[in-house]
Amino acid sequence: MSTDRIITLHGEQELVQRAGHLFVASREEFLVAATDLMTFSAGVNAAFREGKRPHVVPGLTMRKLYSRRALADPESLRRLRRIAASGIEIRISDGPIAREAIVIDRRTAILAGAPVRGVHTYTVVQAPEVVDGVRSLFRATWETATALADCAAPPPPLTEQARDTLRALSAGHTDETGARLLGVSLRTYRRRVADLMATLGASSRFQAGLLARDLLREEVTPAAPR
Amino acid sequence: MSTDRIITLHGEQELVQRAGHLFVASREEFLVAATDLMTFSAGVNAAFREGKRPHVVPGLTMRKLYSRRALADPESLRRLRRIAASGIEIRISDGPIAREAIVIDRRTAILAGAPVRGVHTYTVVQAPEVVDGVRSLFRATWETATALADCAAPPPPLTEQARDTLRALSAGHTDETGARLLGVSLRTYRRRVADLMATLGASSRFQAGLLARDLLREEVTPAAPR
DNA sequence: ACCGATCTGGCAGTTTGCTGCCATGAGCAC
DNA sequence: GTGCTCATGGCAGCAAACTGCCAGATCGGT
Repeated sequence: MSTDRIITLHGEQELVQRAGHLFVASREEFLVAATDLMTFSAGVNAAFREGKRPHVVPGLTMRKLYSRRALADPESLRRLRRIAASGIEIRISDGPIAREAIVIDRRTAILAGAPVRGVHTYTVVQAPEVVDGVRSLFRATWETATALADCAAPPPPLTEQARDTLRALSAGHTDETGARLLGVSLRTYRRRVADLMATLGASSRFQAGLLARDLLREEVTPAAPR
Repeated sequence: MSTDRIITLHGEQELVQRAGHLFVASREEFLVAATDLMTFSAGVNAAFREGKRPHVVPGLTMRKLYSRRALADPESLRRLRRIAASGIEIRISDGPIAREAIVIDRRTAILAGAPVRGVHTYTVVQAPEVVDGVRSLFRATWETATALADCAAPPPPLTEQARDTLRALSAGHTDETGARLLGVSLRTYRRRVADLMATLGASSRFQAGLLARDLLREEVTPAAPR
């Protein structure tokens, strides 16, 4: 194995700067396996936040695999839901994540390295036998993992008020019209919209629509066991 | 059959005024069978538009069954998609709709009557044998019908630009942030958002999020034949 | 090269959405 | 009865979103 095909990056910023272009260039497959949303995954988050992330192209498979630690708290779950609603497939593995990694287009693997002086390291490998091994491990774990929708606790049922609000929003009405239809003042309607968005964990109305759609779908067709 | 259990309503306004409360009170099941989105269904639309429609409660089944005529033009399809995205199950029957009707809570059937002097009539029936018959017919046709997502022509694939826009919106960013991430001006970003919304057929960002979620879902898991 | 179509970006005016503030009323417990 | 909590509605200030307009840049065809 040629050593010039292995690079070690120190810290998230170096990851972003030296591997971010790989993220952007990804066209077939972008896989992430991480224990939770914070540690290894923080490197991916940092890159994404700076716009270094795959274009959403037809044919690109984007999958994220986490351990149950990712469901540890409500905010993490809300984040996972937001990620899922934006079109990324998410599964949760019952066991630990044996190898935290990012696999890009079947050609590059970025592995979690040992922290050096408290700084995360990332090992970038392009040796086919390593990449294939990591990818196979991902696939095997993926196949036994459970879709997020099937293993996360269902969100608390919406109140009737929230549902009426959801319905008015779903119809594409302005707030003024929605308020009138529900027979409340504009201020009250907007207060309820804000409450619904907080419940959904959304920071924009578009995102709220994405999340709400998942919710509606779960009610019409409750999740079946995998 | 007692005649006082049959009422004939003339025109949509009378439907709204004298049967609208039944729509609102519906708690278990609200079924509509119509040939297309315009003729018989126009009465339901009018009631809904005036706020006379079922509350969105858990346990309420809302289903709409149409013939293929409902897919006749792109705008009808866009409307169907909006309806579906708001949580109503929609199926398309290959055959004609034998009996255009609304069935409410298994107790009331509203049937399409013959037009009188060009005015739609609606026959409201609460005789159990009639209601059961209409409902059975609905169910039988529903079982052989195809889910909207499975029979409508898939929407044209989004351009890469539209996808990037979708992704920024999905992340819940403000327009300013979205524009920066995509490397375009705010004006251009907003122009693209407006284009995406036109493509989706949405009149608000929330609604666009609902519709976009269906789109994303169709790409990750393409429709299987029923 | 020129020309036309299209896209971009800056700016401005407008509409819609967001939220704090405050007064009021309703409901509930004591 | 009183006091507290919570929800509502009106208002105001602000942010975010919407879109027209116009000038300039870009692209493709001849």
